[in-house]
Amino acid sequence: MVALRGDAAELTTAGRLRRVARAALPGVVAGLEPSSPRWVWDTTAVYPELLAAGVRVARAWDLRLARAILRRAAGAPGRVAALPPDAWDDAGQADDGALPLDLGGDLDPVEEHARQLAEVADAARPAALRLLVTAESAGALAAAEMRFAGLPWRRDVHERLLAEVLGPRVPADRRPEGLERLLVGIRSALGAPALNPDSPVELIRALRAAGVEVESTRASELRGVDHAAVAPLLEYKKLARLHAANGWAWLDAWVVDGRFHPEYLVGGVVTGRWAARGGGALQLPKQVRAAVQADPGWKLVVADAAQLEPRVLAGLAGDRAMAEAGRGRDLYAGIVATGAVATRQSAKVGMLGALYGATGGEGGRLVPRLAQRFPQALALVERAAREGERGGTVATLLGRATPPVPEERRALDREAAADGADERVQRRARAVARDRGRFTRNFVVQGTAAEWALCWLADLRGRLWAMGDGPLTARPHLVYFLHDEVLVHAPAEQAEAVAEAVRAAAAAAGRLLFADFPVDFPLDVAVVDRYADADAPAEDGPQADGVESSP
DNA sequence: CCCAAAGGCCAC
DNA sequence: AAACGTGGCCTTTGGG
Repeated sequence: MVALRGDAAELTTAGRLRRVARAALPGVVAGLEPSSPRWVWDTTAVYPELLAAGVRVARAWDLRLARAILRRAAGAPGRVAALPPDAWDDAGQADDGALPLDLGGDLDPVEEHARQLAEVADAARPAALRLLVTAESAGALAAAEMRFAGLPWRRDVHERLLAEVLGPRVPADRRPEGLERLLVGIRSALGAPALNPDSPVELIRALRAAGVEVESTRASELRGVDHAAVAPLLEYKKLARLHAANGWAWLDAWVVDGRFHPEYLVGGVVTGRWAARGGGALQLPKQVRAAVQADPGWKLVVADAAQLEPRVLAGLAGDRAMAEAGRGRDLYAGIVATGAVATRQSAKVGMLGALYGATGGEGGRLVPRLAQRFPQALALVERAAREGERGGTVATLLGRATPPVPEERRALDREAAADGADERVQRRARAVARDRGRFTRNFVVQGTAAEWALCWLADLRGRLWAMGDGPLTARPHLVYFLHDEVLVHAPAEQAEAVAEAVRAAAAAAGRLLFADFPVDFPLDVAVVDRYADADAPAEDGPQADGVESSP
């Protein structure tokens, strides 16, 4: 147990409290680590300074993450849920690079830990909940380590890419040449000499004045319009986005010493997925991924789980037919092989439609065909949707539950159910219920997939550490994580062994969650110099076992 | 000046 | 192509 209080750090080991100077903490932790403790702390507050001092730990129990999970975990006795909010409920991340959050005087981490352990022990499924907390805590360690190590980023490559399409760098308040050129074409085609295409209001007005009847200025809608302004406008939008989101200003702000150091928010999404703050770390456009390059003599091992969510659904529902469709091959190809649908694209659109709750369009049309072939899997998401529509909560495999329905929704339901209720209110209540149903439908799958990914990451982290010697960044180490994808930076001679470790970790994650149920979690793995070279094999092409390796 | 909503687009 | 889940973050716009 470690808690920070100003310049001091408090350690409790075997029930005995020790106070040490904060600067001495890394040495003390390093001294205790060989006895394999599970460090009980707020990872975001304590771990960065340990990493900065060269100290890595193996295991943790994150008191804040555990609190958030236990507040609404399925099958928990509810003692944590009943607590009034306190500092353990805070977001836990320093806002602005200021000092890590210290503990107030009254907060007793020993007491909180005991309360959390008791809550887990008395839950309906203690082992599942314990796994959720420890896996997410390991994720927090990995997140801090990835931020510390950073994603290798070639500023020169990124700048060359920007110069090619935007022209030379200009001051922040001016448009680069590449945009100015397109702007001239857009304005003349629309007869709007002062138009600012960055303003949707101005743009839709100019389009309509030029006889283009559109509902919005979205690129997806404009693509269907035949007008001379459309081509330069679509190009402008693309480049303007690159310039605004990942242009020179982004490089200045986020790439330091050849590394991008994003701040991950573990469990930051309601489903348990991670979010990120600053730099748009989880939305790196494919366009700029050429700038992500391994150091000389090193490689990037890029691995992503193939069709993760449908496979997780197969495991959750115990749907042997769906598991079988994905065994040793592309799951969507396997669905086609059953005869349920004709093409891989249909299988994918139909599955995503089932996971998202599509009602119309191609997705909605295909869902019943899948339901016929995979009744158990489809019934599971349908049940989750009905539960949400009723105003109930649902939970993932390991017990992470949805938040309760907001009071506004309950009030709306009451109003709609009253005698002589306004028809508009009733319609609104039904729409809100359907929204909630789509949320709970997706939650069980997205959330359980996030649990699989946490187990994968946690297992892999241990394997990578064991593959080398010395400090974290001298060994194969994680540098990026994106829902169902990881990047490992590794010495070139170890890259193939890392690829094997990544696969072994995926198999281990599958066993942790689904025991001996025969569902596969194959990966697309690429050993590359540049992230951009790791694109998955052509989706409609032949695909043996989802394995790819580039020179 | 700060702040939030709207529209839009990036990722999975 | 679209509209069916989870997010972050950009610019514009309008309010205090």
